[in-house]
Amino acid sequence: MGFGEVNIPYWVESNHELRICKVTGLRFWTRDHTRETCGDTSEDPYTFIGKPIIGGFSSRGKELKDDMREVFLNFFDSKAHSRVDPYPVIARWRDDIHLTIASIADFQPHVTSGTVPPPANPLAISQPCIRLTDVAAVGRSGRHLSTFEMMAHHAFNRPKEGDVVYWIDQCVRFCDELLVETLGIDPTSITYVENPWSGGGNAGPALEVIVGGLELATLVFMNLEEDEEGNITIKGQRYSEMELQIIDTGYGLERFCWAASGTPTIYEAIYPESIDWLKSISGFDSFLESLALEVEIDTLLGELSRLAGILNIDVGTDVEELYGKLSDRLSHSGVPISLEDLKKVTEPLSSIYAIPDHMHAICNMLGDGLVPSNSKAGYLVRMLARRVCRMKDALSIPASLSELGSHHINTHLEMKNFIQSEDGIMKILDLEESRYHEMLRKGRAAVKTALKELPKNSNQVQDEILFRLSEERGLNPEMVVSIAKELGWPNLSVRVGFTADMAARNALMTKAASKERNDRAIFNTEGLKQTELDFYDDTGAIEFSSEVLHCMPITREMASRMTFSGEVEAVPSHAVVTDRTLFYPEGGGQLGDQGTLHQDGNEVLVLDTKSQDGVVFHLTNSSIALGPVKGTLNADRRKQLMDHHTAVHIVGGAARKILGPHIWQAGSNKGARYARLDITHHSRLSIEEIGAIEDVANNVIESNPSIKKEILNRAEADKKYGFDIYQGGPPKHRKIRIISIGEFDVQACGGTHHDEASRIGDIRIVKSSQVQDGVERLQIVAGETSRENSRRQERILSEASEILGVQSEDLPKAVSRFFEEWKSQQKRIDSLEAEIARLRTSGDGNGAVEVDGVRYVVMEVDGGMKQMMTMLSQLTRDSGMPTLAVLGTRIEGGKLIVASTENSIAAKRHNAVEILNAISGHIKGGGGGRPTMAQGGGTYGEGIPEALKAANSFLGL
RNA sequence: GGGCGCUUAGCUCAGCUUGGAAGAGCGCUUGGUUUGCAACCAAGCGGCCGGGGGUUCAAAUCCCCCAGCGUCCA
Repeated sequence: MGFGEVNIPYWVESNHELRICKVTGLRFWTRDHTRETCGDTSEDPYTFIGKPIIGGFSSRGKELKDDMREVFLNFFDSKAHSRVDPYPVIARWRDDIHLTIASIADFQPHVTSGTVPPPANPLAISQPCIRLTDVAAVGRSGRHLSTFEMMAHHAFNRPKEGDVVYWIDQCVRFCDELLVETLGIDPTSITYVENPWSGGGNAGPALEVIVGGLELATLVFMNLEEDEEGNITIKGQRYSEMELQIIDTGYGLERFCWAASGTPTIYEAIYPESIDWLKSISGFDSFLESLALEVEIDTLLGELSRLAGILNIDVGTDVEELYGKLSDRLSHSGVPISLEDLKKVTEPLSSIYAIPDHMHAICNMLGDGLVPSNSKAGYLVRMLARRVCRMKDALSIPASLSELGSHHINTHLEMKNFIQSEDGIMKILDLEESRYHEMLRKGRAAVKTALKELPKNSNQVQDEILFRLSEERGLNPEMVVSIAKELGWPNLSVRVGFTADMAARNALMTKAASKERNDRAIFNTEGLKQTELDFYDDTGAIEFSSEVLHCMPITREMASRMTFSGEVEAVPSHAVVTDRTLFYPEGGGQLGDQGTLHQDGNEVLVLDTKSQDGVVFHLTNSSIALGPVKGTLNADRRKQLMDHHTAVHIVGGAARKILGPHIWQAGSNKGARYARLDITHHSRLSIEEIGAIEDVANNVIESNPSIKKEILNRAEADKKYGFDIYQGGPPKHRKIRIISIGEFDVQACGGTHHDEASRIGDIRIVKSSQVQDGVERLQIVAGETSRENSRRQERILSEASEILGVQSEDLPKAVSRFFEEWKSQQKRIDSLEAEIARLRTSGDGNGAVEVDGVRYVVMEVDGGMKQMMTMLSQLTRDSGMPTLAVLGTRIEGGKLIVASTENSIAAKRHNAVEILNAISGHIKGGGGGRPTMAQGGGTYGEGIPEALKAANSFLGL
């Protein structure tokens, strides 16, 4: 039997027959013994438009989704599956993806790798998912969604241990029973297509479940993993059977709803109220009437949806090209419509369809507490928000982004599933919309500048200009063209194929960037025993006895791959591994401990501590012998690190209390001098907000809650505390250490913490800065560093006020007075110098000589460059008196200027650059400029008289 | 995480490619003209060209670092 072939008893029992698809060549199972195609090919049009293949559902929209979801989950309730609540759409428990893209993503990698047991087995779930790879097709294809719910039943089997819940045969029986018995689908219309799945290091057989031309579900049987020694070979890659074999299914809730309603597009099945509303406020229906089309709009849409489903719409797809194809196909199918009219109808319509979909994704993401940003997941929600803004502007929809959001939440969502408040979501949407408009406003100026050189009658722009405007200003080519039309380039259009080229260019850049990464291990830990970590038991202990097991030199190459914080004073020479240790290795943002290791007669400094694969490496300044050793921590430093670490937890909790539930830790760093906490927030923090956070934090310390540390396994921890505990990043171990500061804050954390909050003393937030859009960095000092910080501030103030001779309260006033005075005196000096220049250059005292109608002025002046310039303009700006001036000053190594009156005989007769070059040698310098104005300087100011003499003789005076 | 861009007058922005006298529009002040809703004419005021270093005789302009802001991709 070949890989991916599914031969199960159920096929025979239920009268399924194996056939080969004449289009795709794939194997498929069907009860229809005349069927020739597998169901999902260009020859399989949708059969359910206008005549639903799932009966008994009269509702639409949210109600239909709720009903359909309940039918699915009820069915699996009855089949002994446990219902599991959906996970957030932001995949915070993973560091490889930002968004939850499938139900199985909830269990990756911890459950699927076998380290953590599943929350239930078997289980059923309906998981909201977001996928943005096909976002360009949403609204156009009739079936693409950026956000959907994946209904699923999962089972986790360990066949080698005799622990099997169910496998392929039972899985297919469940699926078939659900479709035929529960949903009443005609059994002969169902096909099960064998299309084995492989990717991400795993593989297994899979069945696509297709009804009426629509893929309703996929059943994946993941049982193989990549293994060089494996005995199964697929496409040249060797695989072996996995310990844990997983039933991974996916049933598209929205597709079931579509099949049950038979609407022309999937959007009308799930967002009917929004579509009606948008059509009405954008005036779409009256616009449609004004077109006076010959075809029925629903017929057109059904046909369009049928065709669009077959055409492949990708990210880089060119809209123009697509329209051409569509128009052709439509006339073949007996729906004649001009390309022009087709565009006029589908362009606004595709936006009306896409807006509710995008709003659904946006609200779900924001509801999960995501903050829009210019990177990571925050960028994805911003991108969607901007797409909506663009579409709604194009449609002239008279509603704000937040109004769209409010309508969507009321119609399609339930706030109870959200962390973020409705007010919070509205505020963020308003902010995003104003940022979008700001971008557009700035974009206008950018377009104007970029197109300055382009003739007004051009119809094309250079690709490079469009690339740059898109990347630097966020203006996509269509926006550039529409702005350009307003600014006076009426014929401009985007080159056909440009969009595809841009996508290809981005793909290339991404590929190049992804090649760079390689996080190789630094130490060779093979054969090394994991170190006993004693620092958790008694956080006050500072001395310990142990045994040196290894001492290895740190090569230059190893050192270059390690990163040391600024608190590590020298590059360590040796790495020492002991049996057990009190030294905390750098991790979770907390820097490594420092201290000493001593044996009789020998003491070495521990400059830093790091760990790898559970082995702790004390990085020392010299070698140490194997055998017994005593270690002593730098206790002050450790106390400070603990102050800072506990303080960071408290400040994080305080920020969430003051600013809202979207506050999430985006990173942190705890050193001995200060700590940093990066939090997600949509706006810059005001002084008042920082003060309020600081107050809450200090009140917590004052109330002195005890700090509880407990070890839970992953499933327990998830269940008891939810995902909010993973502030420090996705958990990597089976066991989770939980730090609870009273009732105030709970986090998973491996750092060292006080047992009582009051040990910290006090907390000050000394600085806030923006790390990236949507992420604020708080610089925190606690305990001793807090006091030190105050002392330093006071010292700076007193030094500054001493210099000015004022009280420190009066500093701002005094400084601004001094600054104002300095400015006005600068002005006064400038005008006095100008006056001097006027005096020197007027009258006869300037040694001017007139030859053949040209006045020659060659003289040395006392001022600087600026003053010379002023004199020069006095001398050469008067076109009634053609002048050639050569001025020199001895300051700054000597400066020379040669200039003539523009457009005069003086300019015709002499070249300023030539004269300058002839004389600048006398001050050991050079220079240059234009024929009427040259300046230069040198390093020998005393040569100025010689240089001017040379000028006189050069000019023959 | 990887790029790219911007920061110049109170505001909105040119100038930077190729170094050589700091610019425009709006606003403001004054004067003139005018009984009209973003009026007109003239003159004037207003600049550490984000900060720090470097290259150069000379830097808003070229190079490096820092800060603030924006934007694209994953």
